[in-house]
Amino acid sequence: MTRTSLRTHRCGQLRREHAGERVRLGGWVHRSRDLGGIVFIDLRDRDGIVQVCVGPAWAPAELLAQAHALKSESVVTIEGEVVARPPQGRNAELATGDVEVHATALQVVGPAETPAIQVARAKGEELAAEELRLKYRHLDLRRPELQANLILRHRLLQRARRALSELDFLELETPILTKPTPEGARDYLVPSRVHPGEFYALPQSPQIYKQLLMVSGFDRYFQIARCFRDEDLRYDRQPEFSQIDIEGSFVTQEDVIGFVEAVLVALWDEAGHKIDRRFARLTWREAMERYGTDKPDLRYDLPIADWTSQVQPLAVPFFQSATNGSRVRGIAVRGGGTLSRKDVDQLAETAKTHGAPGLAWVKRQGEQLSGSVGKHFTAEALGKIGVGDGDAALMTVGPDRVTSPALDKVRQEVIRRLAPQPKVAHAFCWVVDFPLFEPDPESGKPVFAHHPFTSPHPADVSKLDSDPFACRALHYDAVYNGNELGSGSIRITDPAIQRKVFAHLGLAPQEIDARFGFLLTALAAGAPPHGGFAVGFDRVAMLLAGAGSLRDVIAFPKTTAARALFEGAPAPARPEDLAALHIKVVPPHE
RNA sequence: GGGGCUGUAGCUCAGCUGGUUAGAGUGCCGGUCUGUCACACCGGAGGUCGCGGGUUCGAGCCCCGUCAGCCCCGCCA
Repeated sequence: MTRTSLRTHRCGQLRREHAGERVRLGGWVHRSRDLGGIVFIDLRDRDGIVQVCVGPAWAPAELLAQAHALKSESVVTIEGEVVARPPQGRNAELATGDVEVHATALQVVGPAETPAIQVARAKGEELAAEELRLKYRHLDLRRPELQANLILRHRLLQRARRALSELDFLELETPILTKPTPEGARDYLVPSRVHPGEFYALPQSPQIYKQLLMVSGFDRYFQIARCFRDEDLRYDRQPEFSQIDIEGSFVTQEDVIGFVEAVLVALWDEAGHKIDRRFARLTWREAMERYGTDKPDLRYDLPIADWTSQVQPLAVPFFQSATNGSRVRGIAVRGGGTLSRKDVDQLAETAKTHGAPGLAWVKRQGEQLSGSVGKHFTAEALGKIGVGDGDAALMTVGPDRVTSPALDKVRQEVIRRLAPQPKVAHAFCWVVDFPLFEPDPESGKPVFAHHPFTSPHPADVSKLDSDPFACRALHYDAVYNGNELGSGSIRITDPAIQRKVFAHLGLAPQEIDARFGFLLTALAAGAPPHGGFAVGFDRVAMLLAGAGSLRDVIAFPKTTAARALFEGAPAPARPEDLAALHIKVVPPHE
């Protein structure tokens, strides 16, 4: 299978059963050990490393001289015999460690200059700085770890395609040069040469196109879709990324959830994890109440509880602000007695940086109570809130919009510090019944929490104008170990409701027609009920590869400033190119 | 847009309270070596202390600015 005109095997394929065979190999000089009269070369390719040995018993003098002069990372082809190593000479750390190749010919087909960063690393040796790894990406990608990540990524892609094809989904492609979208993320714009002053946008997602495909009757669509968003980046956010984009017709939320579960189970299986198909289910409201976040990590208990009524009689000054709209909420930490004073101070700092007024805490050791509010508590009061011997209570006060995110972060930090045994290794869940609107951070006015094609919950349509914050959306997220894997919704198919939603966004009627006329026309042309989902594929690959950032599962990623360090993008355009595009650059001013 | 951390030899790092000639490991170059697998041993070269300005008798170290990378907040329908 891997045989070519220039080689018979990959280096990493050779095993005991190949002993006695004459082989030709091609690979990179990972490392070499020159003992004078005999030279050992670790030859590497994508399958692994094999030891090539150049010794006087089988290699002529000029071959030894050649081996002596080899530079690391050069590409060589060799010819020789696979030989079983003597028992004491085996290397248990190499998959090929039972054999070595006695080379009788060697050719440097791709000489390498001394590499800027090392590919072969000794145990415990640090990686080069990420800046250099990105600059010399062709070298960094030679590292077995990154090769393994990208190979896994390939397998996951193939598996997703197979799983969806088996569910009768069609892989259909949609344009990369599209139309700017209002709201949402900033678009990447592409100027039109033939239409001066006009621009395409790169898609933030193929959302509208996949809906049009449903209107056209394709019934089940998927695509491994490249998406582009011009926003600030994080370790898990790249400006261009891939989604497993899915849409189906004549479906309810339950159908879509079924499709996505099938895909996720297949992907985890591909990575060697057998997971249970019945994912937990919780409403957005439950998630916020118990975990303070819409992407809870259900590997651990440690729920957030409302202790307002239990704590009120204790007259704790810190909780005095627990009045209208505010609640005292906290976490009973089993075994929290082992948290040091420093731990607790840092947890309080975490709470503060996420908006809470601070963190009140009590530790219980037998009848002994300690902590910032320890003197106000009794063992009995602690018992009521589930804090036993050796436990601790961490709590804060305020409106939910303050306490939820703060306690979410505190909970995560407690988990990190105490490192409790997880209940399960893979905790999937569905978060459903998201609100349709969320308050605008500045004005407090209701703004759409999702994209404007998300259908309101049928039971809540009557409250659209009277009580918008009580309206639920037919929107659902898939969550895994505290990570959002993706989200989806049932779409609006009634053009009148769709128009109303656009109007809610503040779009004037003529603007609606200019921007979304094609969608509204399509919805009025006979639209089946439809809905779908998008899985953040890069993030899935990162989690399954155990990688620390998206950059380690993308061959050519951007930096957090959206630069490509290897080829140097973006870069100034030539004046004649700008002229052809009818563009004039105005330098930024202070 | 805001905050934090980092930037010293090709690479990874040390460099004390501001004080003589800026060090180590590794890589690289040369040499010895026939069973190594992070080979070993001997010798050598290698520095715009990110960049610019300032304070000081004197700055790798202090101050201001700036660039780059990473992390966080905002942002990401």
